[in-house]
Amino acid sequence: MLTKRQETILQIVVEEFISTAEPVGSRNEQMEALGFSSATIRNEMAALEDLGYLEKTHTSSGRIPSDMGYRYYVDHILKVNQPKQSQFPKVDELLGNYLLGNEEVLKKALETISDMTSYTSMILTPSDSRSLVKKIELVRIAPNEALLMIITDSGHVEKRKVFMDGMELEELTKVVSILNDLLINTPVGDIANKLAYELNQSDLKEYLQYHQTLIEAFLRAFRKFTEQQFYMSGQYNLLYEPEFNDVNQMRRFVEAMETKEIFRLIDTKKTGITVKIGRENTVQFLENCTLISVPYQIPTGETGAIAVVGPRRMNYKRVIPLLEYLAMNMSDFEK
Amino acid sequence: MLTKRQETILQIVVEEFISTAEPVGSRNEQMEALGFSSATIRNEMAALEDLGYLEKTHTSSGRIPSDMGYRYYVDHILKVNQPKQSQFPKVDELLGNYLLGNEEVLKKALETISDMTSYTSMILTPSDSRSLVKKIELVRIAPNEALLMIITDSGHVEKRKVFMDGMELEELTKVVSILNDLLINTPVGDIANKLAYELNQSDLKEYLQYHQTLIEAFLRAFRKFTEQQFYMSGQYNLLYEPEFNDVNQMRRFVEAMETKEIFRLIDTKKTGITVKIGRENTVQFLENCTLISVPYQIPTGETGAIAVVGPRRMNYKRVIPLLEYLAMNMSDFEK
DNA sequence: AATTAGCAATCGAATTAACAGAGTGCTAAA
DNA sequence: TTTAGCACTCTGTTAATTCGATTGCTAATT
Repeated sequence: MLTKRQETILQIVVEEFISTAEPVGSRNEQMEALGFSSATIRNEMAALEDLGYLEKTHTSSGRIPSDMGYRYYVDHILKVNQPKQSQFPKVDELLGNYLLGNEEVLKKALETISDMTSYTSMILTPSDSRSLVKKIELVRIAPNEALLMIITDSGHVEKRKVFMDGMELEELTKVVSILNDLLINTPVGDIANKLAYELNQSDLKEYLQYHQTLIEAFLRAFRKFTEQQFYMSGQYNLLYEPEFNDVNQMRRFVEAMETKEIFRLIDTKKTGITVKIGRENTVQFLENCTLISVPYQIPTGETGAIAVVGPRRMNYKRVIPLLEYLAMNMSDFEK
Repeated sequence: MLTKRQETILQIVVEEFISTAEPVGSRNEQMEALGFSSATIRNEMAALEDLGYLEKTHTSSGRIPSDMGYRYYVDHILKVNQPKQSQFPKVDELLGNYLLGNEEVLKKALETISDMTSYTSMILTPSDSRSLVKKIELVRIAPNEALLMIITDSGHVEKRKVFMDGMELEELTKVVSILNDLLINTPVGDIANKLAYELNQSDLKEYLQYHQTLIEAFLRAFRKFTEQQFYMSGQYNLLYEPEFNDVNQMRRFVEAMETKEIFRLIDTKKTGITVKIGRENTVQFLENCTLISVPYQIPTGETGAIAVVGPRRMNYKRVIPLLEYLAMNMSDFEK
């Protein structure tokens, strides 16, 4: 357990390093302000290093926080004040604005976050698989083509083109009408099973089997509903941080971002805020970064998450409350 | 006008530089293979430099091509063989594959191009404004919400959520039915005008004005059709080229890519292939790059374009035929 | 007239040396 | 327990040196 003084010193090292990106020495201004001599500070810093909270970049450099140091800072020093309502008016404004249609709300929200933090923000949307089918519709769009659409109560629409080689429109319409009767108000996630069942059991069997291609297009469209979407904003804000002053590291990072590898690291189940610092992320391209994520839930019970990636030397004080506030308020609004 | 020998020397400089990224000296292997002494080559190279086709990176370095040198190479040395049918089986396979639904075909095509070239590929889709409205539909998705959808003959669907505060569904349905009668088979691009006209003139005036919010949601959705979409793939392949070995240049480039600035530089009207080399692109972040673009046309007459960005030191011999082939075959397939 | 050999001159890139500056650890005194 | 003092360590920068690649030019050769 750290003494009060050690905590203070750790805090100074972390916060100084966050703001300057330079190792912090025992003669640092904030340290002097504590009222002890630099020698005392030196002793304490050496102790903190032995305990694993601080590191040196070389034998005679100042100290920087280790992953463990940041961890202690986040867990014990940052008193996470319960975010007050309307602490972030920009966010309120954003989430209040339903006019934008949902995908756009999300994108806007991301932009706001990355602007406010100057880090990278991401969202992993909940799967739409618990939404209910509200209508299946077929619209003829050309002499020989029709568009098959599926609409859910969440306002999500998927579509497929269907080519009617030889087949009559009335015929197809009939199939679609059967599908409607069968599937309305079924959760999208259950469709595949329900349909498979019907195709085996019911009187429709003969009839529907006859329309293989249509059914297939249909199922493929359904699969889309269950996919989680992800969006990012300010993807490359991080490149301006001094820890990315190396060409190869930059390449590795950009590459990882482009392949969206990072989304695999976000847990949408674990409730509450998750802070993964440096090597805690297990993947190499994030070893100098911190990933903060917060899950949120939509009325169907499906979960998504918002996340921010920044340098390990991130402004935790600002980012953590912001994310908590967001997650608190996101769950109000349906995807 | 260049002599035959000068052309050959220019060609060697360009192609050597393309493959090694190193300035080419007079003792270069390919040069020696010409059968002249290095002194002769030196004289010719000095002449080519005076004419503006070659440059030195410093007084005693080998030569690299100038923008003008690349230009001459592309215009006069590369004999652009008319691409033969089925020269690129991968592309054939791709464009033949209608199953994927259109947006996905495009994305796949882009991936293929960036894989084949290891540069960045982009597509700017044609506007959908000449497509005809095939149906306007309202689906209730919750007690108090409905989804307004517009479907065109190109298979494009736009949607908006509408909140029915107090309003009855039948009432809305009636409005939608009027809109349908009015607008079916109208090109999306003409909707705004047509509707404005009707709102002023017809008997519907009173009736429709009453439903302001619906009409607005509707018009906003329509505007979406006319927007061109753009997609990119392999955005950051270029970062691995040696010309991007500088952190700041990398940042500038990535930034420019993220803001999609680059799309403003693509002309979808000018027919045939366009090759913009280095400074010909007028924007600074492309001064070391070449942008090649080819427009294509969909049946409605609207035009889009495919483009590739690579280092100025790009493999023109491979990329140009590929793009020409693609554009030739794209116009077959509707957006 | 065209080509070539030969050579001094130029510049970059890599290596080494020298040095100031920032910071530490330790010892001994307060 | 704290502090003053000092030798020591390591970085980063600048300057000097060397090495190699390549050129431009002159004079000789074909």
